[in-house]
Amino acid sequence: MQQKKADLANATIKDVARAAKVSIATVSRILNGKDTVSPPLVERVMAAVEELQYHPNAMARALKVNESRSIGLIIPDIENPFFPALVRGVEDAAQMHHYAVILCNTDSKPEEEEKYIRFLQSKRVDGILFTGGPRSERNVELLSTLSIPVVLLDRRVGSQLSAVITNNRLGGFMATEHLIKKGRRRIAFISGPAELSSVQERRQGYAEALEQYGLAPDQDLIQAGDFSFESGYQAASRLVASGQEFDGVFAANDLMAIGAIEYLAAYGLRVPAEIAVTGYDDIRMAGWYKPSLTTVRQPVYIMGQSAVKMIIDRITGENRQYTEQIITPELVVRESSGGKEG
Amino acid sequence: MQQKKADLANATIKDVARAAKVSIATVSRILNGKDTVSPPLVERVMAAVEELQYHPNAMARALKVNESRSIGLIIPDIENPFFPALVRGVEDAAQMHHYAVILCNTDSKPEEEEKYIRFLQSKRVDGILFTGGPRSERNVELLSTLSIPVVLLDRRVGSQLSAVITNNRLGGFMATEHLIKKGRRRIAFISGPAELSSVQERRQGYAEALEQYGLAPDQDLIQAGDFSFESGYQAASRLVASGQEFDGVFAANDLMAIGAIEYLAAYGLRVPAEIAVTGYDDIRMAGWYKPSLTTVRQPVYIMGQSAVKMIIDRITGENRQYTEQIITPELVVRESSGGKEG
DNA sequence: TTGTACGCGTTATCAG
DNA sequence: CTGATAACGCGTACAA
Repeated sequence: MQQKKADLANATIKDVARAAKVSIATVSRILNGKDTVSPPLVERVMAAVEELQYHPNAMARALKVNESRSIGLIIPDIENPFFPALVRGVEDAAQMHHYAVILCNTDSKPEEEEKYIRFLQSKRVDGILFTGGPRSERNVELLSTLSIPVVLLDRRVGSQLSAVITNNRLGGFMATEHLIKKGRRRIAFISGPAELSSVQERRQGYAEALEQYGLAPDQDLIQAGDFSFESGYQAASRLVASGQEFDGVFAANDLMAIGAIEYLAAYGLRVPAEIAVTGYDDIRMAGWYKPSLTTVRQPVYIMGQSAVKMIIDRITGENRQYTEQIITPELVVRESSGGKEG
Repeated sequence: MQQKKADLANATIKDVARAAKVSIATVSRILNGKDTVSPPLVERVMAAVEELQYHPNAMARALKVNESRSIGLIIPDIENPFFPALVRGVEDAAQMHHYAVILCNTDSKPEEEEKYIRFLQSKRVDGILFTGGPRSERNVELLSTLSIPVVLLDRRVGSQLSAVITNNRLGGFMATEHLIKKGRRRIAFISGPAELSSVQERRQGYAEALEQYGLAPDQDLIQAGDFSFESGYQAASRLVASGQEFDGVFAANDLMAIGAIEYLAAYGLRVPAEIAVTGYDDIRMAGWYKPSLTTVRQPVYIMGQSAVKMIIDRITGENRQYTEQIITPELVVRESSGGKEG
């Protein structure tokens, strides 16, 4: 009853060795292509592997060579339309290098972030890709104390951790400048969580554009949101309720832009005729929404890919230094800013 | 140089034992709360754990107890808006039980599916959640030969594998019946990949509704799509080009419904005035699209959760039998079918 | 070229 | 209640 466990359980290297009448060292060598082995033995071993449906136990290998061939991917929420493409970029690149990716959703809660970091540490992942929420400084610090490669995604946080980000200042500038060139003079900004570097930089670009074109900044035209559809809707309602005149809105992401447009439409203001709107991200829905959304496209899939390349370079030791990759965003002009008809 | 590796590398149970001046067995017992240990020892050990920032090596544990505490999640594409909520449901439930989820995107390619199955097998995941593409029978067979728990998601495939699905026949019936009740008589069906059980069942529900209300089925009103926006657009164009009269369209998913509406609008046909449209899934965009989409909601998040519960029951041996959980979908009436105004 | 034997970090069995 | 110690499956010096 103890022998011949063949069928159900997974075959081990020992089973293969026995079946091929060689030592386990030989099997290992053949499978890993290390030393050279005589053809006849290779043949016997390969036959046994096939026969027993042998698949090396990655856990055992991981323990031995001290690399799990897996990376952790921590994000706020896969249901946020910004992330699927990012995740896909990460997963594709990881799989190409035979790494598994462990997905973690934190809802931007610091406690969840920390929990996942510990979890991944226990799992001994070879690297962590981290997109933190607005209050993640402590966790970024925590990450930097770990002896494990980390790449920050879409966030720059004061530290010596590598990062893949887009040029948000430029993006904010382009969106605002576009509105100005469309003849808008009173441009509101619907912000995201103010703690995020990406948001700060977009706002900075917004301010720079106003200044460069001689437009007066106005604190009352800036409303905070949290990247959700709802918050965009609310921000627009506050803007309207405040009694401020405005003819343009730059929202820090597409979801809020859509939320804002929904409110404006419900209120009876026509977009873009009366109010021109631009978003940020270029999520898939942006092209299908009515009016289609003028926005700043971030090459999200590529960001995911790059982050993986970067972290694998760190893991394999090909580049141990701090690196920051800055990707350039692109303005996509559609209807919501009056772009297509104007 | 060989001692005191404390700082950089991860501390091991041995380090803790040494620091606390106890045996590793004692450390293990305390950490796992197995036997009872005297308070003073507990204290010393806990102090050492804290001091050394000890986190158990999950790989070693996995090797020993033969459970990796991870499950594989194989889906076609996280960028398809149907999946994020599903994935989120899976991830949340998995994390609650301390399982990691390894995400795999196959683009519905059988080769990719197989590659990932092998990959996960090597990783010795404790279970696999599988949503296959149209040509996945062979891979489902492969899965059933593995000695690892599997739960099929959103697909029923002739086999003895457990599954979590929705009642697609009912969903198809509800969507079609709704159109009929709205006064439509010539209702087209834009199908998904015909090999999928979900698609066959939706089509069956569509046919049953027609029959029950005494409407004649018409092969020419059925067009195949592949669940993509593009294919919905194309299907609508073929429908129009065929010269067939039709006043309603039931699309097998929301993306195709939106694609179809886009074509109809471009062609000059008004939705819902001239043609009423219903989709399927109730993706997030369905509520924001103009016209907002009447559709059949699938409780996707819950499906993901259920699948995890099911597979954990299998893993822990609480339920080794074949189980099929059928979730009931729900009709959501919005503008695209004329529901809101009429 | 091939085989023997040790150790990776755990858990669990068996003595004491 | 506590401590040696044998596995788990694999890779790799070292020996032959």
